[in-house]
Amino acid sequence: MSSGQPLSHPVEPTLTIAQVVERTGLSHDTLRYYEKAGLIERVGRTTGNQRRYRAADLAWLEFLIRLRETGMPIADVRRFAELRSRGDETVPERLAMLREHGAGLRERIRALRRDASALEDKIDHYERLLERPGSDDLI
Amino acid sequence: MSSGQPLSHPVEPTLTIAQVVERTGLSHDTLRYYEKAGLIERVGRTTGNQRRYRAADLAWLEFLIRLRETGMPIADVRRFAELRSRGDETVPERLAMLREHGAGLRERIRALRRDASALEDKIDHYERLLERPGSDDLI
DNA sequence: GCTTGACCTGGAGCGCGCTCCAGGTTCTAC
DNA sequence: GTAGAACCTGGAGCGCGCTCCAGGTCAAGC
Repeated sequence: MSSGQPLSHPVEPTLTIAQVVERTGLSHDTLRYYEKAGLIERVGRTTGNQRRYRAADLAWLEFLIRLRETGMPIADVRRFAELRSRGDETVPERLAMLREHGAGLRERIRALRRDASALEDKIDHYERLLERPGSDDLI
Repeated sequence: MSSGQPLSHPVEPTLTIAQVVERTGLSHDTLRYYEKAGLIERVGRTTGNQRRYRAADLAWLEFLIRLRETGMPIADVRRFAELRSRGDETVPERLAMLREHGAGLRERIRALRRDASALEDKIDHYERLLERPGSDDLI
């Protein structure tokens, strides 16, 4: 129920896919899809070919989820993952990607806040309309 | 090039679809799609069956765009549009929709800000890695 | 009157990001 | 050793939100 076959000689605790599903909120299918799509390196297997996720896999997964949740497209995440797997000489390029993504994200947040306050105004408008109806019905 | 045939007796200025494209940033196809999909009531036509958008159409379009940009699905926008077309007795329901949408939006903004600052941390990490390389490579 | 560009319609197609399926293997508990 | 749950694979399917296309009609300038 807990760890399964170790993959390397000094026993490192690993997680089954079900446990990763539980921890990340991703589905089995999404996890397999991410692997197939190259967002995750091929994760280690037991002798019976079942996935065993290591702590490093989890850490990357969690970062990847953040990238996705902030709107980075699959293709870009894959690019980032490829850079990562090529080692330290790709750090500058990865940094550039993150900076660009961060800038876009901050911009989106600003836009959302503007929209949110416009929405509040509309809500206020509706509330006034409810209190004294029939006054105007612009929207 | 400017206004086209009026639709009602006291001449109200109207916009061609090209002018609406320019003002809203939506494409011709998207505008027609929104109409087909019921997000916009059938807009007035010239005798030659060409669309002419009135100020009220524009105002609704701009609000609709805000709803879409803040992530409201097409189906919900259609629902809202239907309520709108049923008149003032649907104001409470519309208000409820907007309040719920606003709450979700604020929650999303909060999450994005958390993610954005986690992203900054990761960027800092990469910057340190660039300054004194080889120290660690967790992500 | 003719040309050219803007506009119309219905319907097919597409990119994204999963999600589901069939058919098989493996693991766990008894 | 066996039942049942968990896992595997390749590939098809799907929901969303457009976007494109074919085959026309309409409008404005010369």
